[in-house]
Amino acid sequence: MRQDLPITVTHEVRDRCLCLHLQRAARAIGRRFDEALRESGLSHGQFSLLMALNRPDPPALGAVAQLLAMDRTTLTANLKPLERRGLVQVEPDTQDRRSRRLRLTEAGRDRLARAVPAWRRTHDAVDVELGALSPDQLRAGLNAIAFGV
Amino acid sequence: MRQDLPITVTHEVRDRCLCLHLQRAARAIGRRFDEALRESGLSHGQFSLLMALNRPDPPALGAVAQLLAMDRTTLTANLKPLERRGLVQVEPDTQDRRSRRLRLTEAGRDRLARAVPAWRRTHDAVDVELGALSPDQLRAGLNAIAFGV
DNA sequence: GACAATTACGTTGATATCAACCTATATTTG
DNA sequence: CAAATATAGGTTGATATCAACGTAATTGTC
Repeated sequence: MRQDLPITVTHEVRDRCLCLHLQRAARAIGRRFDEALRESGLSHGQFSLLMALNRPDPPALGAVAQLLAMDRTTLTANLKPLERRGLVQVEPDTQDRRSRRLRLTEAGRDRLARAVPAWRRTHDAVDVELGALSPDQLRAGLNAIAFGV
Repeated sequence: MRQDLPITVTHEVRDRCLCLHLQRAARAIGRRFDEALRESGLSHGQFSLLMALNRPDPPALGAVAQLLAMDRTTLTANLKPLERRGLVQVEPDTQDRRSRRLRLTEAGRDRLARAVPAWRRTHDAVDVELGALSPDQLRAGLNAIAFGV
């Protein structure tokens, strides 16, 4: 049987679908940060990933994937270019031989530190543009979606 | 000169970066809708794209890219699988020979209509989970980011 | 009407994303 | 301790994303 599709449903999706609105906003802000970070030679995703590795003890791959709400295999793929450029080093875990530790190299930390001013500048500008819309509330909603409540 | 990177900056990014929070939420909700729509043979992106084409007059490629806040070349790529499966038809514009019109085929409309219940079910569940966080406010913020105010 | 600027779109190359399927190692259970 | 189960991660294949560069058609200017 052929299905009907009222235009009202299309309008409902266009106006209300959180998935659509999220993907759209994610694309737009991603492009914006990519542009701002380009002078530092990092994409927005690489910036976030390297930043997640800036801690005393190198975290395991799975933990980082969870932190970024990202598929493990996506993270594996994302590490490739960063390893090749010497910004990240993947090391075996001596305690658990299944596990892999992700270490931010000195070159990685250096590159990351140099990117911070552009990140801050861009982030401040976005905050101003959002104005009364309260970035805090927005973040709360986004985290609820990313991690479930 | 070697750059320093205080852990406080890392915490600031982790807790406040809207770009990171958006990408993360977009990944999570995308996976969720992908799973719900799988029985319909559509991804969340394909669902949104086909829905954007459900209108009397087939829109031009550029207009759709703008509506989705997506690079034109990304849209071109996304159309390929849908064309191959006969869900979308790309037609030349008789008025402007540079332009291309994107037409939802009957098969496309049919497939889209059959996917709507899963979309609605999932969307309702997400709304409930967000609870007091007000999807309306959330959407307003997302649109501000996607389209600039 | 010629020519410059703009607009609409495509192709290529690099990276990002995930599901499905696989291996190796650790943990639990009997 | 042996077998079953769970965990950590990799590989492959398909799609998604965008910048850089290029082409063709339209519009604006003189």
